[in-house]
Order: sequence, then C-alpha cells, then structure tokens
Amino acid sequence: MVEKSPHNKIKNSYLCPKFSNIIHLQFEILHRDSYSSARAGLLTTDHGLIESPFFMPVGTAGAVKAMHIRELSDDIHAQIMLSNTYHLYLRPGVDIISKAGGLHKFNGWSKPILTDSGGYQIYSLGDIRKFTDDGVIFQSHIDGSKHLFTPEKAIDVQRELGADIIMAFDECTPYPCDEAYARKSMKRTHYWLSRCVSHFGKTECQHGYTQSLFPIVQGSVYPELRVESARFIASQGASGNAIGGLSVGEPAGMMYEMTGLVCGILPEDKPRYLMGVGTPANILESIALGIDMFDCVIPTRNGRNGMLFTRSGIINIKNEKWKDDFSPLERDGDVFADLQYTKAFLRHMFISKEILGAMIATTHNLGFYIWLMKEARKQISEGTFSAWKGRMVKQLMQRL
RNA sequence: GUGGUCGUAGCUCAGUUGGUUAGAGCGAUAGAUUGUGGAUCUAUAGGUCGUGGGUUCAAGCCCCAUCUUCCACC
Repeated sequence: MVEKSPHNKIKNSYLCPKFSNIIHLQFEILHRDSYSSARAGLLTTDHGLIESPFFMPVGTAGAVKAMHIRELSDDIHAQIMLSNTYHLYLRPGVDIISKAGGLHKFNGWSKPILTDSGGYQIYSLGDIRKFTDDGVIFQSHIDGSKHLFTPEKAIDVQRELGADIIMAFDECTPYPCDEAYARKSMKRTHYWLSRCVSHFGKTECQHGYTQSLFPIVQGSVYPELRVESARFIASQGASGNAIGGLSVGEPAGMMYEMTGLVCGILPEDKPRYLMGVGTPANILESIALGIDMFDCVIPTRNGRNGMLFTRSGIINIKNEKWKDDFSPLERDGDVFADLQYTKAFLRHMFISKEILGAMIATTHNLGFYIWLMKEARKQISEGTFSAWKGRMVKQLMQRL
C-alpha cells in the first residue's frame, strides 16, 4: 500500500514546457553567501525535505556498505541516499524490486533516494562495452552476459526502481580526452538526453509518487564545450541539473574552473549536483561555486580501507603510530562511533580485518561528511561561510 | 645407538653441473583511491643461507665435525 503523497498538493509547483504533466520537486533558496556563490536551501520530495547543500551517501546495491539504515537515518542523519541503476538492474533485477513495491520498500529506507543512471558504471567497465547509435552494449561484470542499455531503458528501469530523483543516461567522458572526442561524446549525451526527456514524459513512476529527472552537463575540460553543454542542459527546464565528467583524474584547479563556468549558466533557482565529488576540500570549494548536491565513494570506500576524515585532518588508522592512542576518534563528534571507540581499538580492528572496523570507519566518515554539510549550511545562513571555508580547507586536508 | 632426512626473510618455500649485489608469496611498514570491487595497485624495510672448520680464483650448493627437524630400524 503506497501512501498518497502530501506533496502532490503543493500549490506553487509549476509545469515546465518540456516536462509537461510532471510535478517537480521544489527548491527554495533560504540564504545566500555574500562573498561567494554558495547558497543554502530546501528541497522537497515525496519522501521528505532535504536541507541543502547536502551529501548523499553512496549505496550502490541498495545499501550503504557496512551500515544499517537505522544508523544512516538516526545516528548520522543522512537526508537522502544514492543507489545505482546498473547494479540493481543486474542484481537482484528490476522485476524483484518492482515486485517489492520499489526500492524504498525493498531496502526499508523511507527518505529520499537518487539513482544514478548507469552511465558512469558503463564508462568504468572499460573494454567490455561498445557504443552504438542506440545506446551501449555492455557485458555484466557479474556473469559476462550481454545487455543493451539505451536512454529509454535507463528511464524504464529507474521508473521501476522508483527513486525520487533519477539521472539521465549519459556518457561520462574519460580524461584525458582530445577535444574532438569530447565534442562527439557531449553530442551523444545531448542526443541521449533528448530521448530520456521524451521517454520520461511518456512514462510515470510505478509506485505512487513523483520522480524528477536530472540532465547532466558534459564537455570534459574544454570551456567552450562546457558552456555549450550547460546551455543545452539549462534549456531543458529540468527541476535540477547535474555536472558530470569531472573528478575523473583532471587537476583540481581544472575541476573548479569547469564547475564555476557551468554554475554561471545553469539556472540559479534549481539545485545543482556535482557528480562524484569529492574530498572535504573539493566539496567546500564547490559549494562556494554554487553547488548544492554531492555524492562520493571516498568517505565509505576509503573508510573501509582505513582512511578517516576528522575535524582536525586525515588519519590513516592502519598506521603504527595509532597503536596505543586511546583517544576517541573524534573528540567533539556527535556520532556514536566517534566517542565510543578509540583510535587504538579501531586500528586493531583493521589490522585484524574485523568487519567492525569497516562499520566504525564508515559510520564515522559519513557522520563527518554530513556534519560538514550541516556546518556549511549554518555558516552560509550566518554570513560567515567564506572565511570559515578558508580555514577548514587547510585544516581538513592535513595529514595527522 | 645405527642409517637416512631437514635447516635460506617474521611465516611458507624457490634457488640450474659451484659463477654478478641470494629471490617469491604471505605478513610488516608506508603511499594511492572522487556518479563503489570490503577490491586493487605501488613502494620500502627485513637474511652471518643452523653453527664451526675445510676445498676452490669463487660456496646457499662440494667435504668434515657439530647442533636441530622428521622418519625407519635396534
């Protein structure tokens, strides 16, 4: 039994010409920073409100690895999680999740979900994929079986999964990449986007609530391509826009340059999502450029490998120097694991390859990232963001 | 006691008819990791080749003694 969404009744929801008959998620900007393009706002979905800017923990296969949804929700206060179309499509299969009543019902997470379309995964498959005019033929990394993914297919699958925000099917342009290929790749992403938008308009969510489709800017590291792509994406009138193809190996300065350029073109009154970014410093710098949404595997994947992000800097908990450090992971932390466990104990867990080590580090890191976003929102609302950011970037990235 | 066998890095082991500075895997110590492989990759440290003699231009390798491991037989 799917609950009737209260947000279907929102009065000032508006219809966009290209997204006719779709009720959008709302975005309201509450505060703006005077010294940068940072802003703090509120996003409304059928599964609840999200304060921005925010970070989305990555739950590839429908779960954030090494975490219960209770911790994700009640301990670290995640507002939304990200999941992956490609992985869920291959396993357990869309039919199973649809039969469960959608991804929210399947994994028990009742807050908002965003699904990535699978474009990035197919990009990272490397040799076992082939582009055609229609889409991409790729081989499953699980059993080698062949699959054809098209823009229409990506939309259909995401309709069945039922995430609140779904992503257009794009090609994540590799780096480095010459301008000719970057242009061809961008054009392909634009062509696919048109098909995604068209198909999105003809279909609806299978599980009784609304979904929003975000298009993705490409263009590699070429300013003129980024500008062209951002204009095309902006012209679609979507309720939120994403920037892809960054943080794929290019220097950080280039990433900021492209992000700033694109943010200046994408609509000011819609949320902007910088895909796959990044380190705490990357995120703070990008907030200053006007980004509202982030996702990244760093806090979870690197956490599982022993890298801890703390308010005073970065720790490799496997280093010998922590073996007899009985101080808590984060003295001023507000996550259970921060005060409950010492550095020496966590090191012991990692050295012993205990599963608990991955659990503690994941909880801690995500707690830290989400605290960082909350603090950023507070600093923006109080008008102190830029000075605070300057101090934090240095402090957070130093090695302890 | 007799005969055979084993001994090389923290661990498990390679090491050619004697020939450059004795290697590997694991472990250890560090580093990488950006729309997820609990994955992977990279680097570094670590050896009186059981011990003591001998042969030889040259010995982990051949010879002698001795200690040690395991096996068989009295």
